[in-house]
Amino acid sequence: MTTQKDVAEKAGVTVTTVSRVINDRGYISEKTRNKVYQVMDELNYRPNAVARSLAKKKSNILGVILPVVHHPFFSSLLSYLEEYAYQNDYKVMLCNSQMNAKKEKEYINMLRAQQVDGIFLASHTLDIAAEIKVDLPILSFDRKIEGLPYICSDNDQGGKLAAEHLLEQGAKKLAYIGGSLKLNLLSNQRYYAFKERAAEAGLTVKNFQCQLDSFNRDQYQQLAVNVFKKNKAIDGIFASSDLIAAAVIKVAQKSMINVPENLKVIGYDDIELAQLYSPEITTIRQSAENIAQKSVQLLLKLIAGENIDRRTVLNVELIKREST
Amino acid sequence: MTTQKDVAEKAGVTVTTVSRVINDRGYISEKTRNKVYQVMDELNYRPNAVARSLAKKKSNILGVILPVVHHPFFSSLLSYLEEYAYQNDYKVMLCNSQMNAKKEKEYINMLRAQQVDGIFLASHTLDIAAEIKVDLPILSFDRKIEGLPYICSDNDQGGKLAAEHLLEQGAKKLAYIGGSLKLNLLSNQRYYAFKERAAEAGLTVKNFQCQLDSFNRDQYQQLAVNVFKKNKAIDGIFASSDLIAAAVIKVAQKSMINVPENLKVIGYDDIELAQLYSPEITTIRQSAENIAQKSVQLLLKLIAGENIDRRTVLNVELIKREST
DNA sequence: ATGAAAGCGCTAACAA
DNA sequence: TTGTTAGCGCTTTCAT
Repeated sequence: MTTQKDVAEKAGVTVTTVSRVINDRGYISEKTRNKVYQVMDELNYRPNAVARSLAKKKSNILGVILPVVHHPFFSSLLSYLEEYAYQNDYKVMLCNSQMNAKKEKEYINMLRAQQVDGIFLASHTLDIAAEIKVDLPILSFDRKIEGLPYICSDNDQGGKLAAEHLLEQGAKKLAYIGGSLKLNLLSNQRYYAFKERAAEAGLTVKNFQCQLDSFNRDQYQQLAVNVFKKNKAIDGIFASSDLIAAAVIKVAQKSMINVPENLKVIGYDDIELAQLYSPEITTIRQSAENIAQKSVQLLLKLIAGENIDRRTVLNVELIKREST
Repeated sequence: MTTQKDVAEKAGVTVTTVSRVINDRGYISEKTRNKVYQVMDELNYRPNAVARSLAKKKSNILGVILPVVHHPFFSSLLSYLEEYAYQNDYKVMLCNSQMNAKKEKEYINMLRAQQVDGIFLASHTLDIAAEIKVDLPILSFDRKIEGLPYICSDNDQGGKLAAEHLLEQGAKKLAYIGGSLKLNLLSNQRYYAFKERAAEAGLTVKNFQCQLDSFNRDQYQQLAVNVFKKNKAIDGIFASSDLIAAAVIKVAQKSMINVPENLKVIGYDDIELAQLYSPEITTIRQSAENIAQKSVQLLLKLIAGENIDRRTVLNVELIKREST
């Protein structure tokens, strides 16, 4: 392994000088600088980031904790997080908590040990890992956690838009299908807002929830089957994710219920599947790209010691497609 | 920040002793050990992984370079890579090369600088980053790169199975739709094997390729539109991924072509979408979980200095569903 | 404009 | 069984 010392010796200077040209700090003669660059090139030298982290007490690494990475929305979010991190000279260390509170806590500690400069935390555990008493900048996604700033999409507006759209399309018997409300996520607000808006129009909303260990395709479909078994009259469904919406549509079609003629379905997220599905799925779009960009920006501010709002809410919009 | 020194002082021992109990190395009295544990607890101490990496010249980090992370197959692969890495006390640093050769090279250098112990490389660039002359263990996925061991699913078998299945289902006019063959990926073999098996049955195969910057939903659909515009008679399509298969089915349905009555479609991967789509998509299953598990295992062997086969091929299987 | 030297937090000989 | 000490590769203060 080539070190600064090797470069220094070959260039006939000291490590201090090499360090200076690498970090572009202090005065260095053009001649020396060029010589050092040349030798670094010849030796294919790359500074050891570990040693540098130790000396500078800064790793330039962001930890990202997700409840699940194979979910289209989260993988898209992750992709953008990586992109924006990279643009800002940060690397991403990935943690997949799988909705396990213990694993989540372990991951937080692991990231702390790893000296990451900040953490993006999408916590989906019951036993809220609220004992998060870390001195590290942490940004929480879609969840309020005591003492931490958080970011989320405008779930309230999303629920409202979904209700208004279904009403406009003439739906009378409404249902909501989503993840467990017990998880106390901010996204639960989608349901409450939906229900409230429906109530204003004099309608009630049947509520169906997945079990805790959500994000499971089979479970979505099973749930959809149950919905139709007991409630043949439902003609408007708001699903809390496009994945669930797709499962609903699939099961409806199998039950000879036409979408959108007899049943209107609206999802949430606007993942690629929504446009790929047949019929294309109407949805409430929350932009993973915007969330990621804003999140990285907020984390960098926190890392720089600046203050940020405790709460950041990003817009959503209705994307009308074929399923309503 | 709490350091070993703090723990040592409070426990009335030296850092060596603390290090020993942490690493469970050498002789230590029960009494001392307990005292140290207790103090570590009180101080909420966690060893600094950066310092440890520097001293041990081992980071316990695996680099993962993917061409795209929001693609269902890759995100699933990533999820499992993280899981198996974690089980073996390794962390994952994520890199999203976005099919850009320059970015890919930069990432390799970055990971080297970061002192990762090994790299999982899924390279999808034209200008093959073959100048990969790194002394680090690198496992290549789905691509032969000079000097590197590689892992892939049995693409040859996959193509063969797809052809045989379509033939059995009575298809006569075959087509293949996939990513650009120019990329020189091992997955191209799916096409060659498919074509060969069709030829044995006296059939030719129309070949449609995406442009280089693949993994794009709109492009898939556009391509499918073109296929049907020019070739109304096609009755059997092998798509090189389930995502492409879904796009094909959707466009077919819009063109009033019934799947599977008039057109049989088979995909590849067996991502969740395949079972969620309507009709459910017949596919060649390559297990992301198996690939990830085997990959981590191989990388750990390489890191341990053991020899591994230059070539590791994992089984695929036909999953019959509704689209054929 | 450049160098010497201390220190980041930890591990690992070598001593005792 | 425990301590002393010298690094790991880099940054940074203080000299020169």
